[in-house]
Amino acid sequence: MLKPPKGMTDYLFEDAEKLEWIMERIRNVFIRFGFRPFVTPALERFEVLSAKGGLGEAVKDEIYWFEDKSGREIALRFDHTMPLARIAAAHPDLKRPIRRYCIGRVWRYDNPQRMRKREFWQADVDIVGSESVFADVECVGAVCQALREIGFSGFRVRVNNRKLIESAVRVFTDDVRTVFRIIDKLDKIGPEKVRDELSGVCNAESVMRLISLRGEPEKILSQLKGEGKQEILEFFSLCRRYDIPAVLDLSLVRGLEYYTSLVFEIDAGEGVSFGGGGRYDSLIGIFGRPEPATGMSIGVTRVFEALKDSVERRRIFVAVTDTELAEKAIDVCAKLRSAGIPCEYEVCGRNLKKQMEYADRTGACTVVILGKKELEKGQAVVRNMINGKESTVSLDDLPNALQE
RNA sequence: GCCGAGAUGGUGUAGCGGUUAGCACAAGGGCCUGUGGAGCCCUUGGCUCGGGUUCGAAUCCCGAUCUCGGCCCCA
Repeated sequence: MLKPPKGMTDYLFEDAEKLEWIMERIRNVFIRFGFRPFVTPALERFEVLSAKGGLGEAVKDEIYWFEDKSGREIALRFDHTMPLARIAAAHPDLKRPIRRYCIGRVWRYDNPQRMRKREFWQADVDIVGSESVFADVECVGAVCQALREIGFSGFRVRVNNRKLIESAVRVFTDDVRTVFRIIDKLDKIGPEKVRDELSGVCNAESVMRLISLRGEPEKILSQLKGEGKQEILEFFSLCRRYDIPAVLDLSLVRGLEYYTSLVFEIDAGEGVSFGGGGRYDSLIGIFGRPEPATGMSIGVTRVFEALKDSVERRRIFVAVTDTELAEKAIDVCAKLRSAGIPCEYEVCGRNLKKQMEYADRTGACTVVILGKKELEKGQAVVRNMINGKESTVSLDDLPNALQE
């Protein structure tokens, strides 16, 4: 009754502050990379969402959808890429390339489990209208920089090209889809089980040898035939300029129908992915004139789970020694607020001891105490709640004294 | 959609057929009408929900819901 719906979470105070801090950081980096925001509806027409990858009615099992009161089929967006594709097709007037970011909630009707919720946040960057690898590396570079500024450094960007792996696998079997689905599980179930499953479909040893190639891209690619090698090499040559920790990984597949060329995944270690993306040159054509596009997305909720420490907030509590001074506290708060300092005062009329306890429990770093004696001299007591030290400061200097 | 393990105040737990359902922390108040994180005292608040077995169910059985893990799927 009092719980949120299945697979959804309330984020209170510290958690919400952490979540918002993460999104602020990401947004800040995206803006610095010259991306601009789209804000799109949480709801889309079902036909728009089902168009993706030709999944059709099957996506109904995996997303939230319903009929509205007029019998229209409506669904909650499950990523930010479909709305982008819709908009790109609807607005041929928008100057290309479209560089847009979008940070917001998405919903999927999955069964919740580890690292998997029904409502979560994604932070996307996309570039529509460029077929160049520069567009891919720009998106990946922005995402890597955002993760670094949140405080992560141990991640790797796994890189593959669907064209390459597809033509390489096609040598052994026509059933590329099944083979992709199996090798995509490599991280999860390990090489032995992948080999077992592959042996029912094709020459398992050959495919295993293919996907376990590691090392310098030039060396690996020189052993392979097929399309898509050039994009990979160009991508790796540009990575250094962005400080992208890229590794070529032929076992990375990501999605079955959706991506057309380069694909990426942020590998945070221990099988956890912080996000991914790739090139989807055929998607927008479903809605209108075909045009190339690439994008990358951060799973904000997963980043949140991985970030253990909560974020420090500088908050100030203005206490009064006597309820008669409550109105004076409003004036002091107003002064601090206009100086950009987050603060609050006592709105329950409790005594000083209770005010101090409240300030302590809610994590205020400083308490400004307004007492009659000091106010007569235009002063107030400033108490540092971390070390308990107090000093007397004139009201005019208060914003400066609290600025640090 | 499928499989497994769970569910006791806000949180963490004890109880495992008959208890006034215990404890700790948190929350509200007091000892203390100019000082928090210590102490003492008081208060509020609980057996996830529905059925069944039984004289009697938090406890046993069935179902639902939710949580956690796994499968399917992962856009």
